[in-house]
Amino acid sequence: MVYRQTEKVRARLAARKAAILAAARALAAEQGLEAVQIAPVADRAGIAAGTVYRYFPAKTVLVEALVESVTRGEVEAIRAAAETAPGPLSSLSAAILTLAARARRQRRLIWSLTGEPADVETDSARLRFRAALVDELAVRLGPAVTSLDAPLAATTVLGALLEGLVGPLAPPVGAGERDTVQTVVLIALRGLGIVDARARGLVVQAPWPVEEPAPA
Amino acid sequence: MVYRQTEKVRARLAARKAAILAAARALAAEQGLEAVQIAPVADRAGIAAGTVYRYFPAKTVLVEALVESVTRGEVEAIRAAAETAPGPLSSLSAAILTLAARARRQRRLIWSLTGEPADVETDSARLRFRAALVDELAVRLGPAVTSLDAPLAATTVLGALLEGLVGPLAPPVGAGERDTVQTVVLIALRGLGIVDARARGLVVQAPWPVEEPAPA
DNA sequence: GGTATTCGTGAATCATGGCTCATTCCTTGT
DNA sequence: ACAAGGAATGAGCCATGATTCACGAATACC
Repeated sequence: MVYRQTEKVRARLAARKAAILAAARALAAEQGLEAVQIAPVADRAGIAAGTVYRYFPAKTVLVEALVESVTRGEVEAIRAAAETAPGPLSSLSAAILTLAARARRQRRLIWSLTGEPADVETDSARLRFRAALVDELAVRLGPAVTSLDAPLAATTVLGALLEGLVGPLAPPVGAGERDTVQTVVLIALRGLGIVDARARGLVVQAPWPVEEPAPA
Repeated sequence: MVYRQTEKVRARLAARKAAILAAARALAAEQGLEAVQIAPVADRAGIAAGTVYRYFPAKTVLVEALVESVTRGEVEAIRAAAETAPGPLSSLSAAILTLAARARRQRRLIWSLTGEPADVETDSARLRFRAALVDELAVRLGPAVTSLDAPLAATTVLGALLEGLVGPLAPPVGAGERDTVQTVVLIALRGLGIVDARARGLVVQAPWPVEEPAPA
């Protein structure tokens, strides 16, 4: 063998792969999953369309990678928030509030991965995303709320958050942002039987910043 | 002019148009909006593909008609249930319960019109469907719950119902059906601040049948 | 410099699915 | 029975967007 990948090349390839993924993410965040097409992605990453296929064997795989990357980010954020909290109730509140605030902040992206029209190929990846979020919620729900079926309740809450905050009928982002998030989270928590979370200081005074910036 | 449409022909044409719509609806209910394609619809209606275009100028229009038909049915059902109820609270409960039970019963169809992947062309029709449902809920929400922003709360509740009952993560239809609906509705009502609806007889003892059959 | 190997390219190919239209079949009214 | 349309047909046309591939450019090692 006369040719072996050197470190420099390996780094360049990795960077390019990351660039492709970043381009896909940017397009999804700006114009939805629909806009994640090979040509635009390649264009945005500064390469030719065919080159994309040297890094991802099919568009499906690219989208899956994108979804997984977002999933990882959100799940980690939820975990971090929940683990910081002192007890089961505040842990659950933290998880919900974190998800709500982050989803709101990445509205378009999250919507493109959950509610927006998309082709069937990418649907299983999207389903996994939702399932991952439900799982994270359900894990905190179990100890905190024993009177409800945790997976069902978690699914219901996820729907409430997504539709109320990132769906097309959710209020536009802008003034009163904090109130919007607060209202939806309040409905979710009350729905779970956590009454008057606000007065108990579980929500407003939480140490987990509501205005946390979106991840890279 | 030697030819003028006779009543018999007019009736046949109307029947055929209805057949096309029914075929589209059946396909959507069985396999989702994705499966509503000209060829299969025509096939199912027992006509040629080209014939569909004598009744609907474009596929978009066909889908819009389908969505509107479903919308009308659901909205009417909600209205009827809400109007039968004695007061604001029970009216709201009735609206939510009716929507929940019917959505559950037409699970695939409702999901195909709200959550499932679809092409962008048909998206505005789907959005109108959701908006119509939110409107119906918001109308009952206003008088019943003054402490919340009605549209936002209605949107949130719709999300909870859809995700908890008809989404891909909702429990499969089967045994415990009543419990599933009950749980999700309970979460929704509690979220709105209607505490312990069950004990107040607003839900279980309501005169609006939970097991109402799906419309034609 | 020479050569084996990998990388990048983008025009061409393919698949899908909506839509058109020349043709054929039916209705109508005389 | 027949002429004048309307209705139905379905084989192709067309647009979109993913995927391929033959070729030239880079890279690694001698």
